[in-house]
Order: sequence, then C-alpha cells, then structure tokens
Amino acid sequence: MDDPLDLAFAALADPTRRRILMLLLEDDMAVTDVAEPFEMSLAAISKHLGILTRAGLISQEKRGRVKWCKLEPEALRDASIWMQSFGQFEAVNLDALERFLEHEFEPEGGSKI
Amino acid sequence: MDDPLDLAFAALADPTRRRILMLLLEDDMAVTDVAEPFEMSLAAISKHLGILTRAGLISQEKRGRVKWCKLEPEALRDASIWMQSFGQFEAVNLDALERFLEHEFEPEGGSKI
DNA sequence: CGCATATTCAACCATTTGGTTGACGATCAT
DNA sequence: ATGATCGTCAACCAAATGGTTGAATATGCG
Repeated sequence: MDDPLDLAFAALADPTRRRILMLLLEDDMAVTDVAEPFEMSLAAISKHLGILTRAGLISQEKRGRVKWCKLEPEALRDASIWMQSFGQFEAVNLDALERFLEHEFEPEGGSKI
Repeated sequence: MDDPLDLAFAALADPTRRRILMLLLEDDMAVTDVAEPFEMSLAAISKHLGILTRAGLISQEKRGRVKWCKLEPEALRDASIWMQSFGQFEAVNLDALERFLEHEFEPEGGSKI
C-alpha cells in the first residue's frame, strides 16, 4: 500500500496529473499557475499536487506565500525501471535518452510569470 | 477516462496486479494457477485479470474450460514511452535494475511453479 | 493597519475500487 | 448421466478517489 510504485503508478493514472507533470516539464510553477489551464477548483489542483508530491513525482517548496512545484523524476525513473523488467520491448531509445539528458534542466525560454 | 494510459497506469498501480504480471512473465498461465499464490478469492483474481485485460496488459484465451492468460507488453511499452517523454531520468542503471527486481520478487520468497 | 493574494483545510457528496460470498454456466472425466 | 473442476456473475460492503464549497491561514502590499 505504501509501496512507492503503488503511489507513482496511481498518481500517473490520472490524466489531470499527467497534464500537470507535462506543464512542470517546461518550468517550475506556482500552484495557482498550475491550476490556471484547468477547469476545476484550485483546491482540486492542490489535492492533485499533494498526490504527486506524496508519490515523489514532484516537490513543493514554499517561498513567501507562493509554493513552487518542481518535477522530481526519481520516482518516475523507478517506475520506468520496473517496466523495463519486462524487457521485451527495448523501446528504450538511447539516442532520445541522450538528447534529453543533454538538455536536462535547461531553462528553455525562461520564466513564464 | 478511456485513455489507454489511464487504464495501463491504473492497472499497474495495484501490487497484486503487478505480481500477476510478474508471474505471467515466466509463462502463460490458467486463471486458477495465477490465483494460487494469492490469499484472496478466485473471483477477486478474476477481476484483477479483467482489469489487466481491459488495460491491454494481458490477453486471455479460452481453450476448453481453461482460460489462458498471456502477457501483452504493447500497452506497457506505451506507458514506458510516455515516461520517456520526461527523459530527465538517467539512463537505466542495470545494477539498479537488478537490485530493484530482487526487491520486488523477494518479499513472497516462495514458489514460482 | 487593512486588504488582496496564495494555498490549504474541513466537511460533504457521488463514484469507483477491491474485496467477499453464493449461485451459476461450461467443460471434462468416469 | 453424475460429479468435479474452471471461471464468471450478481449482490453486497467498506474504503478510497475526485470533485465541490466555504472557512481558515499565511504572506505581501499600500
């Protein structure tokens, strides 16, 4: 029940949360800004962010009254490793992986605030 | 809601279902044999198998009165590819993979047919 | 100070989930 | 045909999930 994999996969199972992760892929964001594109209450988004945080997929750091959300790919990586135990799909495109790693954490167009 | 990714990740979020997938990694199995190592009713396992089937992670084929369950890694691959869109997790460390698999398999210790 | 902004909390609600049990339809063996 | 085995179905249950609203807590600003 508290298995990190349970939390990670359960968190990933919700499309809203996957969209949130994709937003955060571009930049760290405040809770309010994460919520902006969605047609649901801020409280709902706050809950989703809590779930992503408990799953270790993001971290939240409060600076002033703003809580910044940041992607934390470690848990994702664990889930990915689990999947690769099935090894039957060598979909791991190492070229793509390398490309991504080169650009890791590169600002890419600056802040959006 | 019907997004294949929703189904795949939701299916993977349950430890019983992940154990089932690991069983099937070794061999195709009948429903009853899948259920054998678990301490829950056959009906419960049957439901889990239904969820895995709807998610596309396994397929079931009835031959005689026995329904054979078979791993179908396509949906898993899709989920894995989705994760790689995040690309920010380092290339799969095979040592980590080994450690991880040991950890996943070990807790039940026992029989594997 | 006094007000607006950022975020969470608490209570509530409907739906889904993961499990049970008992009855049931198929299929195989004797 | 009888009976055992394989598997699902239906009804039920407790708990978790995903959402709402309104009040509450910080924090920043003029």
